[in-house]
Amino acid sequence: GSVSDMLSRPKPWSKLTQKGREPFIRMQLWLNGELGQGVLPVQGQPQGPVLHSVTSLPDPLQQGCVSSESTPKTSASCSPAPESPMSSSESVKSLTELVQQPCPTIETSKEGKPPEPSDPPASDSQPTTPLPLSGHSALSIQELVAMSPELDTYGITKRVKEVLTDNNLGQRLFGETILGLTQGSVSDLLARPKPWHKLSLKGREPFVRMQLWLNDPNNVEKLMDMKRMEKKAYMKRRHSSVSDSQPCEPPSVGIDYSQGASPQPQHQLKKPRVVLAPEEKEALKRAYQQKPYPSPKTIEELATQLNLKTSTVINWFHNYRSRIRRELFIEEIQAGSQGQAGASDSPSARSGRAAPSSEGDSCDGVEATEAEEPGGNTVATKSQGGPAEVAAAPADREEATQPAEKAKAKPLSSGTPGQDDGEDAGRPRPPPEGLANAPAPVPNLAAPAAGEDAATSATAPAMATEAPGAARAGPAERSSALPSTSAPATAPARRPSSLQSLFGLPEAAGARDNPVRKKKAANLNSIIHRLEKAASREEPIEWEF
DNA sequence: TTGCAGTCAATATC
DNA sequence: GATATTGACTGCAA
Repeated sequence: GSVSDMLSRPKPWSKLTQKGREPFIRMQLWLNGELGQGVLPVQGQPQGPVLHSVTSLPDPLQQGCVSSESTPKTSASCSPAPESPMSSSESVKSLTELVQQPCPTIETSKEGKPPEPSDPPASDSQPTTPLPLSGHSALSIQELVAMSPELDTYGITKRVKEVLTDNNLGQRLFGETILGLTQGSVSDLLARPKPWHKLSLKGREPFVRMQLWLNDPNNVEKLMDMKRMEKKAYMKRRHSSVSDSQPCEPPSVGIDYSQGASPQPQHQLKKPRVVLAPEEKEALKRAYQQKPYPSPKTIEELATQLNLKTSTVINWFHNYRSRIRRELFIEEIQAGSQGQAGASDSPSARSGRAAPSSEGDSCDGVEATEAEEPGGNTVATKSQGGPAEVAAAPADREEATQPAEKAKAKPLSSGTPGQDDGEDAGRPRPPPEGLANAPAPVPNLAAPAAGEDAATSATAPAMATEAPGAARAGPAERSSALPSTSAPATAPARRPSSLQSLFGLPEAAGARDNPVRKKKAANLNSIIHRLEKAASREEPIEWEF
Protein backbone atom coordinates (compact mmCIF):
# COMPACT_ATOMS: atom_id res chain seq x y z
CA GLY A 1 0.00 0.00 0.00
CA SER A 2 2.75 2.37 0.86
CA VAL A 3 4.54 1.58 -2.32
CA SER A 4 1.53 2.19 -4.39
CA ASP A 5 0.92 5.44 -2.71
CA MET A 6 4.47 6.48 -3.07
CA LEU A 7 4.67 5.61 -6.69
CA SER A 8 1.53 7.35 -7.60
CA ARG A 9 1.83 10.33 -5.37
CA PRO A 10 5.43 11.01 -4.63
CA LYS A 11 6.06 13.97 -2.45
CA PRO A 12 8.63 16.50 -3.47
CA TRP A 13 11.97 15.92 -1.88
CA SER A 14 11.85 19.09 0.06
CA LYS A 15 8.71 18.00 1.76
CA LEU A 16 9.95 14.70 2.78
CA THR A 17 11.28 13.88 6.15
CA GLN A 18 14.47 12.00 6.39
CA LYS A 19 12.59 8.88 6.88
CA GLY A 20 10.36 9.64 4.00
CA ARG A 21 13.34 10.06 1.78
CA GLU A 22 14.63 6.64 2.41
CA PRO A 23 12.41 4.86 -0.05
CA PHE A 24 13.47 7.24 -2.76
CA ILE A 25 17.06 6.73 -2.04
CA ARG A 26 16.52 3.06 -2.18
CA MET A 27 14.71 3.33 -5.43
CA GLN A 28 17.42 5.41 -6.89
CA LEU A 29 20.06 3.04 -5.81
CA TRP A 30 18.08 0.22 -7.13
CA LEU A 31 17.66 1.93 -10.43
CA ASN A 32 21.32 2.59 -10.58
CA GLY A 33 21.97 -0.99 -10.17
CA GLU A 34 23.82 -0.48 -6.99
CA LEU A 35 21.49 -2.56 -5.12
CA GLY A 36 20.96 -5.81 -6.71
CA GLN A 37 17.58 -7.29 -6.44
CA GLY A 38 18.42 -9.90 -4.02
CA VAL A 39 20.99 -7.86 -2.40
CA LEU A 40 18.76 -5.48 -0.69
CA PRO A 41 15.69 -7.35 0.22
CA VAL A 42 14.47 -4.37 1.92
CA GLN A 43 11.05 -5.69 1.82
CA GLY A 44 11.92 -8.90 3.37
CA GLN A 45 13.41 -6.99 6.07
CA PRO A 46 11.28 -5.28 8.51
CA GLN A 47 11.10 -1.93 7.08
CA GLY A 48 13.37 0.88 7.24
CA PRO A 49 16.06 -0.41 9.38
CA VAL A 50 18.52 -0.47 6.67
CA LEU A 51 18.66 3.16 6.21
CA HIS A 52 17.94 3.77 9.74
CA SER A 53 21.31 5.05 10.46
CA VAL A 54 21.28 7.07 7.39
CA THR A 55 18.49 9.01 8.78
CA SER A 56 20.12 9.31 12.02
CA LEU A 57 23.31 10.47 10.63
CA PRO A 58 24.60 13.70 11.80
CA ASP A 59 24.01 16.28 9.22
CA PRO A 60 27.54 16.60 8.18
CA LEU A 61 27.64 13.02 7.33
CA GLN A 62 24.42 13.03 5.59
CA GLN A 63 25.56 15.53 3.19
CA GLY A 64 27.75 13.02 1.73
CA CYS A 65 25.10 11.14 -0.03
CA VAL A 66 21.80 11.95 1.30
CA SER A 67 22.04 15.51 0.61
CA SER A 68 19.39 17.99 0.05
CA GLU A 69 19.59 17.18 -3.53
CA SER A 70 16.89 15.30 -5.07
CA THR A 71 17.08 11.78 -4.10
CA PRO A 72 18.21 10.70 -7.45
CA LYS A 73 21.33 12.65 -7.11
CA THR A 74 22.07 10.84 -4.06
CA SER A 75 23.69 7.92 -5.50
CA ALA A 76 25.29 10.08 -8.02
CA SER A 77 26.99 12.06 -5.43
CA CYS A 78 28.13 9.03 -3.70
CA SER A 79 29.17 7.02 -6.51
CA PRO A 80 30.12 7.67 -10.01
CA ALA A 81 27.84 7.99 -12.88
CA PRO A 82 24.35 7.33 -12.03
CA GLU A 83 23.84 6.33 -15.51
CA SER A 84 26.50 3.82 -15.63
CA PRO A 85 25.05 1.39 -13.31
CA MET A 86 27.91 0.76 -11.19
CA SER A 87 28.22 -2.86 -10.77
CA SER A 88 27.80 -4.04 -7.34
CA SER A 89 31.34 -5.06 -7.19
CA GLU A 90 32.50 -1.68 -8.24
CA SER A 91 30.40 0.09 -5.81
CA VAL A 92 31.45 -2.24 -3.17
CA LYS A 93 34.98 -1.69 -4.06
CA SER A 94 34.69 1.97 -3.64
CA LEU A 95 32.92 1.45 -0.46
CA THR A 96 35.57 -0.82 0.63
CA GLU A 97 38.16 1.76 0.11
CA LEU A 98 36.22 4.21 2.08
CA VAL A 99 35.67 1.87 4.81
CA GLN A 100 39.17 0.81 4.98
CA GLN A 101 40.20 4.26 5.80
CA PRO A 102 40.79 4.92 9.36
CA CYS A 103 37.41 5.28 10.66
CA PRO A 104 36.53 8.81 11.38
CA THR A 105 34.03 7.76 13.81
CA ILE A 106 35.88 8.47 16.83
CA GLU A 107 37.12 11.75 15.74
CA THR A 108 33.72 12.72 14.74
CA SER A 109 32.15 12.09 17.99
CA LYS A 110 35.12 13.40 19.70
CA GLU A 111 35.08 16.69 18.08
CA GLY A 112 31.43 17.04 17.88
CA LYS A 113 31.08 16.70 21.52
CA PRO A 114 33.51 15.73 24.04
CA PRO A 115 32.26 12.45 25.12
CA GLU A 116 30.30 13.76 27.88
CA PRO A 117 29.44 10.97 30.08
CA SER A 118 26.20 12.49 30.86
CA ASP A 119 24.88 13.36 27.53
CA PRO A 120 22.21 10.91 26.81
CA PRO A 121 22.35 10.59 23.15
CA ALA A 122 19.13 12.17 22.44
CA SER A 123 16.43 9.71 22.30
CA ASP A 124 16.12 10.03 18.63
CA SER A 125 18.17 7.78 16.58
CA GLN A 126 21.35 8.68 18.11
CA PRO A 127 22.18 11.92 16.52
CA THR A 128 25.49 11.55 18.06
CA THR A 129 25.69 8.02 17.09
CA PRO A 130 29.06 7.46 15.87
CA LEU A 131 29.26 5.95 12.57
CA PRO A 132 32.33 4.19 11.59
CA LEU A 133 32.18 5.67 8.22
CA SER A 134 32.49 9.05 6.80
CA GLY A 135 30.35 11.00 4.49
CA HIS A 136 29.42 8.47 1.96
CA SER A 137 29.76 6.00 4.61
CA ALA A 138 26.34 6.98 5.54
CA LEU A 139 25.03 5.05 2.72
CA SER A 140 27.90 2.79 2.58
CA ILE A 141 27.17 1.22 5.83
CA GLN A 142 23.75 0.46 4.61
CA GLU A 143 25.01 -0.97 1.46
CA LEU A 144 27.62 -2.87 3.21
CA VAL A 145 25.09 -4.37 5.44
CA ALA A 146 22.92 -5.30 2.57
CA MET A 147 25.69 -6.59 0.46
CA SER A 148 27.99 -7.99 2.96
CA PRO A 149 28.73 -11.63 2.75
CA GLU A 150 27.63 -13.85 5.47
CA LEU A 151 29.50 -12.83 8.55
CA ASP A 152 30.44 -15.00 11.40
CA THR A 153 28.62 -13.15 14.10
CA TYR A 154 29.83 -15.42 16.76
CA GLY A 155 33.40 -15.03 15.70
CA ILE A 156 33.08 -11.32 15.42
CA THR A 157 31.67 -10.89 18.86
CA LYS A 158 34.30 -13.15 20.19
CA ARG A 159 37.01 -11.05 18.73
CA VAL A 160 35.42 -7.87 19.85
CA LYS A 161 35.18 -9.18 23.34
CA GLU A 162 38.79 -10.11 23.28
CA VAL A 163 39.88 -6.78 21.99
CA LEU A 164 37.80 -4.92 24.48
CA THR A 165 39.05 -7.01 27.28
CA ASP A 166 42.65 -6.88 26.23
CA ASN A 167 42.53 -3.18 25.95
CA ASN A 168 40.42 -2.64 28.93
CA LEU A 169 37.72 -0.94 26.96
CA GLY A 170 34.21 -0.93 28.19
CA GLN A 171 31.09 -2.01 26.47
CA ARG A 172 29.47 1.28 27.10
CA LEU A 173 32.11 3.27 25.35
CA PHE A 174 32.34 0.81 22.54
CA GLY A 175 28.63 0.59 22.16
CA GLU A 176 27.91 4.25 22.20
CA THR A 177 30.86 5.17 20.11
CA ILE A 178 31.10 2.46 17.56
CA LEU A 179 27.73 0.85 17.44
CA GLY A 180 25.42 3.50 18.63
CA LEU A 181 23.92 1.13 21.13
CA THR A 182 23.62 1.18 24.87
CA GLN A 183 25.70 -0.91 27.15
CA GLY A 184 22.97 -3.37 27.81
CA SER A 185 22.39 -3.95 24.17
CA VAL A 186 26.06 -4.40 23.54
CA SER A 187 26.36 -6.86 26.32
CA ASP A 188 23.47 -8.81 25.01
CA LEU A 189 24.79 -8.69 21.52
CA LEU A 190 28.22 -9.85 22.49
CA ALA A 191 26.96 -12.58 24.69
CA ARG A 192 24.25 -13.88 22.45
CA PRO A 193 24.90 -13.06 18.87
CA LYS A 194 22.37 -14.38 16.47
CA PRO A 195 23.57 -16.19 13.45
CA TRP A 196 23.87 -13.98 10.46
CA HIS A 197 21.15 -15.60 8.50
CA LYS A 198 18.66 -15.00 11.22
CA LEU A 199 19.32 -11.34 11.43
CA SER A 200 17.35 -8.67 9.74
CA LEU A 201 19.28 -6.04 7.91
CA LYS A 202 19.00 -3.81 10.84
CA GLY A 203 20.16 -6.52 13.11
CA ARG A 204 23.19 -7.07 10.96
CA GLU A 205 24.33 -3.55 11.14
CA PRO A 206 26.06 -3.81 14.47
CA PHE A 207 27.97 -6.80 13.26
CA VAL A 208 29.09 -5.06 10.16
CA ARG A 209 30.18 -2.16 12.26
CA MET A 210 32.08 -4.45 14.54
CA GLN A 211 33.73 -6.15 11.64
CA LEU A 212 34.72 -2.85 10.16
CA TRP A 213 35.98 -1.72 13.46
CA LEU A 214 38.05 -4.80 13.87
CA ASN A 215 39.50 -4.39 10.46
CA ASP A 216 41.41 -1.35 11.44
CA PRO A 217 43.70 -1.79 14.39
CA ASN A 218 43.89 1.93 14.72
CA ASN A 219 40.36 1.93 15.86
CA VAL A 220 41.34 0.42 19.11
CA GLU A 221 43.77 3.18 19.67
CA LYS A 222 41.19 5.72 18.86
CA LEU A 223 38.77 4.23 21.23
CA MET A 224 41.37 4.25 23.91
CA ASP A 225 42.00 7.87 23.22
CA MET A 226 38.38 8.48 23.61
CA LYS A 227 38.36 6.71 26.82
CA ARG A 228 41.08 8.92 28.09
CA MET A 229 39.28 11.97 26.98
CA GLU A 230 36.15 10.81 28.59
CA LYS A 231 37.93 10.33 31.78
CA LYS A 232 39.44 13.73 31.57
CA ALA A 233 36.13 15.30 30.88
CA TYR A 234 34.63 13.44 33.72
CA MET A 235 37.27 14.55 36.11
CA LYS A 236 36.85 18.07 34.97
CA ARG A 237 33.18 18.02 35.42
CA ARG A 238 33.54 16.42 38.70
CA HIS A 239 35.83 19.04 39.92
CA SER A 240 33.82 21.85 38.63
CA SER A 241 30.65 20.47 39.99
CA VAL A 242 32.24 19.98 43.31
CA SER A 243 33.24 23.56 43.41
CA ASP A 244 30.24 25.20 41.95
CA SER A 245 27.96 22.45 42.93
CA GLN A 246 24.40 22.64 41.95
CA PRO A 247 23.44 23.34 38.41
CA CYS A 248 25.16 20.69 36.62
CA GLU A 249 25.01 17.45 38.21
CA PRO A 250 22.16 17.11 40.41
CA PRO A 251 20.61 15.99 37.28
CA SER A 252 22.41 12.80 37.40
CA VAL A 253 19.91 10.18 36.78
CA GLY A 254 16.73 10.86 35.03
CA ILE A 255 17.06 14.52 34.80
CA ASP A 256 19.33 14.53 31.92
CA TYR A 257 16.48 14.13 29.67
CA SER A 258 14.25 16.67 31.17
CA GLN A 259 16.88 19.26 30.95
CA GLY A 260 16.73 19.09 27.25
CA ALA A 261 13.30 20.44 26.76
CA SER A 262 10.75 18.15 28.03
CA PRO A 263 8.03 20.23 29.41
CA GLN A 264 6.56 17.34 31.19
CA PRO A 265 7.24 16.35 34.69
CA GLN A 266 9.15 13.28 33.91
CA HIS A 267 10.03 12.29 37.36
CA GLN A 268 6.50 11.53 38.17
CA LEU A 269 5.90 9.75 34.98
CA LYS A 270 8.67 7.45 35.62
CA LYS A 271 7.18 4.25 36.64
CA PRO A 272 9.12 1.83 38.66
CA ARG A 273 10.48 -1.12 36.91
CA VAL A 274 8.57 -4.26 37.51
CA VAL A 275 10.60 -6.99 38.98
CA LEU A 276 9.06 -10.36 38.92
CA ALA A 277 9.55 -12.53 41.90
CA PRO A 278 11.16 -15.87 41.37
CA GLU A 279 7.91 -17.61 42.06
CA GLU A 280 6.19 -15.50 39.52
CA LYS A 281 8.81 -16.30 36.99
CA GLU A 282 8.51 -19.91 37.71
CA ALA A 283 4.82 -19.75 37.34
CA LEU A 284 5.15 -18.01 34.05
CA LYS A 285 7.66 -20.50 32.90
CA ARG A 286 5.43 -23.29 33.74
CA ALA A 287 2.67 -21.64 31.92
CA TYR A 288 4.99 -21.24 29.02
CA GLN A 289 5.82 -24.86 29.05
CA GLN A 290 2.24 -25.63 28.73
CA LYS A 291 1.47 -22.99 26.28
CA PRO A 292 4.09 -20.82 24.70
CA TYR A 293 1.41 -18.83 23.01
CA PRO A 294 -1.26 -18.37 25.58
CA SER A 295 -4.57 -17.01 24.61
CA PRO A 296 -5.66 -13.65 25.87
CA LYS A 297 -7.86 -15.40 28.25
CA THR A 298 -5.05 -17.44 29.61
CA ILE A 299 -2.94 -14.39 29.93
CA GLU A 300 -5.67 -12.71 31.76
CA GLU A 301 -5.93 -15.55 34.16
CA LEU A 302 -2.25 -15.70 34.66
CA ALA A 303 -2.13 -12.04 35.36
CA THR A 304 -4.91 -12.31 37.81
CA GLN A 305 -3.48 -15.22 39.61
CA LEU A 306 -0.07 -13.76 39.78
CA ASN A 307 -1.37 -10.38 40.49
CA LEU A 308 0.43 -8.86 37.58
CA LYS A 309 -0.65 -6.58 34.85
CA THR A 310 -1.68 -8.38 31.75
CA SER A 311 0.76 -6.31 29.80
CA THR A 312 3.47 -7.59 32.02
CA VAL A 313 2.48 -11.12 31.34
CA ILE A 314 2.28 -10.47 27.65
CA ASN A 315 5.65 -8.85 27.64
CA TRP A 316 7.08 -11.64 29.62
CA PHE A 317 5.91 -14.19 27.09
CA HIS A 318 7.21 -12.16 24.23
CA ASN A 319 10.54 -11.68 25.82
CA TYR A 320 10.82 -15.21 26.96
CA ARG A 321 10.02 -16.67 23.60
CA SER A 322 12.39 -14.33 21.96
CA ARG A 323 15.18 -15.00 24.37
CA ILE A 324 14.77 -18.66 24.32
CA ARG A 325 15.01 -18.52 20.62
CA ARG A 326 18.22 -16.70 20.89
CA GLU A 327 19.63 -19.13 23.30
CA LEU A 328 18.80 -21.71 20.80
CA PHE A 329 20.73 -19.87 18.16
CA ILE A 330 23.72 -19.83 20.33
CA GLU A 331 23.41 -23.43 20.98
CA GLU A 332 23.41 -24.01 17.33
CA ILE A 333 26.43 -21.95 16.79
CA GLN A 334 28.32 -23.44 19.60
CA ALA A 335 27.36 -26.86 18.66
CA GLY A 336 28.37 -26.14 15.17
CA SER A 337 31.66 -24.60 15.95
CA GLN A 338 32.56 -26.89 18.71
CA GLY A 339 33.24 -29.64 16.41
CA GLN A 340 29.77 -30.86 16.20
CA ALA A 341 30.64 -32.54 19.34
CA GLY A 342 27.15 -33.48 19.22
CA ALA A 343 24.29 -32.75 21.43
CA SER A 344 26.16 -33.97 24.36
CA ASP A 345 28.52 -31.14 24.42
CA SER A 346 25.93 -28.54 24.21
CA PRO A 347 24.57 -29.13 27.56
CA SER A 348 27.83 -28.54 29.14
CA ALA A 349 28.68 -25.65 27.03
CA ARG A 350 25.37 -24.33 27.77
CA SER A 351 25.72 -24.62 31.38
CA GLY A 352 28.90 -22.85 30.99
CA ARG A 353 27.42 -19.69 29.76
CA ALA A 354 23.78 -19.70 30.01
CA ALA A 355 23.46 -21.58 33.11
CA PRO A 356 25.00 -18.91 35.09
CA SER A 357 21.94 -16.96 34.70
CA SER A 358 20.34 -17.31 37.93
CA GLU A 359 17.83 -19.93 37.81
CA GLY A 360 19.04 -20.28 34.37
CA ASP A 361 15.74 -19.21 33.29
CA SER A 362 16.77 -17.80 30.09
CA CYS A 363 18.19 -20.97 28.94
CA ASP A 364 15.45 -23.03 30.07
CA GLY A 365 13.87 -23.39 26.88
CA VAL A 366 17.02 -23.91 25.18
CA GLU A 367 18.29 -26.48 27.35
CA ALA A 368 15.26 -28.35 27.21
CA THR A 369 15.14 -28.06 23.61
CA GLU A 370 18.54 -29.16 23.35
CA ALA A 371 18.66 -31.67 25.91
CA GLU A 372 15.90 -31.99 24.24
CA GLU A 373 13.66 -33.89 23.21
CA PRO A 374 13.53 -35.47 26.27
CA GLY A 375 11.19 -35.90 23.74
CA GLY A 376 10.39 -39.32 24.50
CA ASN A 377 9.03 -38.58 27.80
CA THR A 378 7.05 -35.79 26.57
CA VAL A 379 5.27 -37.98 24.34
CA ALA A 380 4.48 -40.28 27.04
CA THR A 381 3.33 -37.68 29.33
CA LYS A 382 1.36 -35.69 27.03
CA SER A 383 -0.42 -38.66 26.05
CA GLN A 384 -2.84 -36.99 23.91
CA GLY A 385 -1.87 -33.54 24.62
CA GLY A 386 -1.29 -31.42 21.63
CA PRO A 387 2.38 -31.37 21.13
CA ALA A 388 2.60 -34.82 22.28
CA GLU A 389 1.18 -36.08 19.18
CA VAL A 390 3.71 -34.39 17.27
CA ALA A 391 6.19 -36.30 19.05
CA ALA A 392 4.61 -39.15 17.45
CA ALA A 393 6.71 -38.32 14.60
CA PRO A 394 9.94 -39.51 15.97
CA ALA A 395 11.97 -37.26 13.95
CA ASP A 396 10.29 -34.30 15.31
CA ARG A 397 10.25 -34.66 18.90
CA GLU A 398 11.26 -31.15 18.63
CA GLU A 399 8.09 -30.18 20.09
CA ALA A 400 10.02 -30.63 23.10
CA THR A 401 10.49 -27.02 22.96
CA GLN A 402 7.95 -26.30 25.43
CA PRO A 403 8.84 -29.18 27.43
CA ALA A 404 12.07 -27.68 27.06
CA GLU A 405 11.78 -25.81 30.15
CA LYS A 406 11.45 -29.00 31.83
CA ALA A 407 14.95 -29.89 31.53
CA LYS A 408 15.76 -26.73 33.13
CA ALA A 409 13.15 -26.98 35.65
CA LYS A 410 14.60 -30.13 36.78
CA PRO A 411 17.30 -28.58 38.68
CA LEU A 412 14.90 -26.35 40.33
CA SER A 413 13.25 -29.09 42.01
CA SER A 414 12.62 -32.45 41.10
CA GLY A 415 9.32 -31.39 41.95
CA THR A 416 6.50 -33.56 42.27
CA PRO A 417 4.37 -33.45 39.37
CA GLY A 418 1.03 -32.23 39.88
CA GLN A 419 1.55 -30.55 43.11
CA ASP A 420 0.58 -27.11 43.73
CA ASP A 421 -2.41 -26.63 41.70
CA GLY A 422 -3.55 -29.93 42.57
CA GLU A 423 -2.49 -30.87 39.22
CA ASP A 424 -3.46 -34.31 38.49
CA ALA A 425 -0.57 -36.48 38.02
CA GLY A 426 -1.69 -37.84 34.81
CA ARG A 427 -1.53 -34.48 33.38
CA PRO A 428 0.91 -33.71 30.77
CA ARG A 429 2.19 -30.98 32.76
CA PRO A 430 5.71 -31.16 32.07
CA PRO A 431 7.45 -33.17 34.54
CA PRO A 432 9.67 -30.38 35.18
CA GLU A 433 7.36 -29.14 37.60
CA GLY A 434 10.21 -27.87 39.36
CA LEU A 435 7.92 -25.46 40.88
CA ALA A 436 6.04 -27.99 42.60
CA ASN A 437 6.68 -26.15 45.67
CA ALA A 438 6.17 -22.99 43.92
CA PRO A 439 4.54 -21.04 46.57
CA ALA A 440 2.79 -18.79 44.29
CA PRO A 441 -0.48 -19.53 42.82
CA VAL A 442 1.36 -21.01 40.07
CA PRO A 443 -1.15 -21.52 37.51
CA ASN A 444 -1.04 -24.86 36.12
CA LEU A 445 -1.78 -25.05 32.58
CA ALA A 446 -3.33 -28.28 32.02
CA ALA A 447 -2.88 -30.08 28.88
CA PRO A 448 -5.24 -29.31 26.21
CA ALA A 449 -8.32 -31.30 26.31
CA ALA A 450 -9.56 -33.81 23.96
CA GLY A 451 -10.98 -31.36 21.61
CA GLU A 452 -7.74 -29.69 21.05
CA ASP A 453 -6.01 -32.89 20.86
CA ALA A 454 -8.01 -33.83 17.99
CA ALA A 455 -7.04 -30.75 16.27
CA THR A 456 -3.48 -31.01 17.11
CA SER A 457 -3.10 -34.55 16.39
CA ALA A 458 -4.63 -33.96 13.12
CA THR A 459 -2.12 -31.41 12.24
CA ALA A 460 0.82 -32.92 13.79
CA PRO A 461 1.29 -35.77 11.49
CA ALA A 462 1.15 -33.61 8.56
CA MET A 463 3.70 -31.31 9.88
CA ALA A 464 5.84 -34.08 10.88
CA THR A 465 5.91 -35.25 7.44
CA GLU A 466 6.82 -32.07 5.94
CA ALA A 467 9.22 -31.33 8.61
CA PRO A 468 12.24 -33.00 7.26
CA GLY A 469 12.23 -31.24 4.06
CA ALA A 470 10.62 -28.01 4.85
CA ALA A 471 12.13 -27.59 8.17
CA ARG A 472 13.23 -24.11 7.60
CA ALA A 473 9.75 -23.05 7.15
CA GLY A 474 9.23 -23.15 10.83
CA PRO A 475 7.43 -20.14 12.07
CA ALA A 476 10.05 -19.09 14.36
CA GLU A 477 12.44 -19.14 11.61
CA ARG A 478 9.93 -18.12 9.21
CA SER A 479 9.56 -14.74 10.55
CA SER A 480 13.11 -14.01 11.19
CA ALA A 481 14.50 -16.13 8.54
CA LEU A 482 12.31 -15.09 5.83
CA PRO A 483 13.98 -11.93 5.11
CA SER A 484 17.37 -13.17 5.74
CA THR A 485 17.07 -16.45 4.12
CA SER A 486 15.84 -15.07 1.00
CA ALA A 487 18.28 -12.33 0.76
CA PRO A 488 21.52 -13.41 2.14
CA ALA A 489 21.11 -16.79 0.87
CA THR A 490 21.45 -15.62 -2.59
CA ALA A 491 23.45 -12.56 -2.17
CA PRO A 492 26.61 -14.01 -0.86
CA ALA A 493 26.87 -16.25 -3.78
CA ARG A 494 27.28 -13.63 -6.34
CA ARG A 495 28.89 -11.21 -4.07
CA PRO A 496 32.05 -9.63 -5.22
CA SER A 497 35.09 -10.86 -3.57
CA SER A 498 36.03 -7.39 -2.61
CA LEU A 499 33.47 -7.59 0.02
CA GLN A 500 35.17 -10.46 1.53
CA SER A 501 38.34 -8.65 1.71
CA LEU A 502 36.53 -5.75 3.11
CA PHE A 503 35.26 -7.78 5.91
CA GLY A 504 38.42 -9.64 6.13
CA LEU A 505 36.58 -12.82 6.02
CA PRO A 506 37.52 -15.99 4.47
CA GLU A 507 34.01 -16.46 3.52
CA ALA A 508 30.69 -17.06 4.84
CA ALA A 509 31.67 -18.10 8.15
CA GLY A 510 30.28 -20.06 10.86
CA ALA A 511 26.68 -19.69 10.28
CA ARG A 512 26.76 -22.96 8.64
CA ASP A 513 25.57 -24.30 11.84
CA ASN A 514 24.48 -27.68 12.35
CA PRO A 515 21.76 -28.13 9.84
CA VAL A 516 20.16 -30.89 11.71
CA ARG A 517 19.83 -28.81 14.73
CA LYS A 518 18.52 -25.96 12.80
CA LYS A 519 16.06 -28.12 11.17
CA LYS A 520 14.92 -29.50 14.37
CA ALA A 521 14.59 -26.17 15.96
CA ALA A 522 12.68 -24.79 13.09
CA ASN A 523 10.50 -27.73 13.00
CA LEU A 524 9.91 -27.55 16.61
CA ASN A 525 8.91 -23.97 16.56
CA SER A 526 6.72 -24.58 13.66
CA ILE A 527 4.93 -27.36 15.31
CA ILE A 528 4.46 -25.60 18.52
CA HIS A 529 3.21 -22.57 16.88
CA ARG A 530 0.73 -24.38 14.80
CA LEU A 531 -0.46 -26.46 17.58
CA GLU A 532 -0.98 -23.51 19.70
CA LYS A 533 -2.78 -21.72 17.03
CA ALA A 534 -4.97 -24.62 16.38
CA ALA A 535 -5.57 -25.18 19.99
CA SER A 536 -6.48 -21.66 20.74
CA ARG A 537 -8.77 -21.58 17.86
CA GLU A 538 -10.64 -24.42 19.21
CA GLU A 539 -11.29 -22.50 22.27
CA PRO A 540 -13.41 -25.21 23.68
CA ILE A 541 -11.05 -26.02 26.32
CA GLU A 542 -9.33 -23.55 28.40
CA TRP A 543 -6.35 -24.31 30.35
CA GLU A 544 -7.14 -25.27 33.80
CA PHE A 545 -5.20 -23.95 36.63
C1' DT B 1 -4.55 -7.97 16.47
C1' DT B 2 -0.67 -10.63 17.29
C1' DG B 3 4.07 -11.85 17.19
C1' DC B 4 8.60 -10.51 16.49
C1' DA B 5 13.12 -7.98 16.11
C1' DG B 6 15.72 -4.74 18.03
C1' DT B 7 16.52 -1.67 21.74
C1' DC B 8 16.48 0.97 25.82
C1' DA B 9 17.24 1.55 30.43
C1' DA B 10 16.62 0.11 35.25
C1' DT B 11 18.46 -3.01 38.16
C1' DA B 12 21.11 -7.03 39.56
C1' DT B 13 25.37 -9.13 39.80
C1' DC B 14 30.19 -9.60 39.47
C1' DG C 1 32.59 0.51 37.93
C1' DA C 2 31.69 -2.81 34.41
C1' DT C 3 28.85 -6.23 32.78
C1' DA C 4 24.59 -9.12 32.70
C1' DT C 5 19.75 -9.48 33.01
C1' DT C 6 15.22 -8.32 31.91
C1' DG C 7 10.63 -5.66 31.70
C1' DA C 8 8.97 -2.49 28.52
C1' DC C 9 8.62 -0.05 24.23
C1' DT C 10 8.73 0.94 19.13
C1' DG C 11 7.92 -0.17 14.64
C1' DC C 12 6.67 -3.65 11.32
C1' DA C 13 4.58 -7.44 8.95
C1' DA C 14 1.16 -10.78 8.33
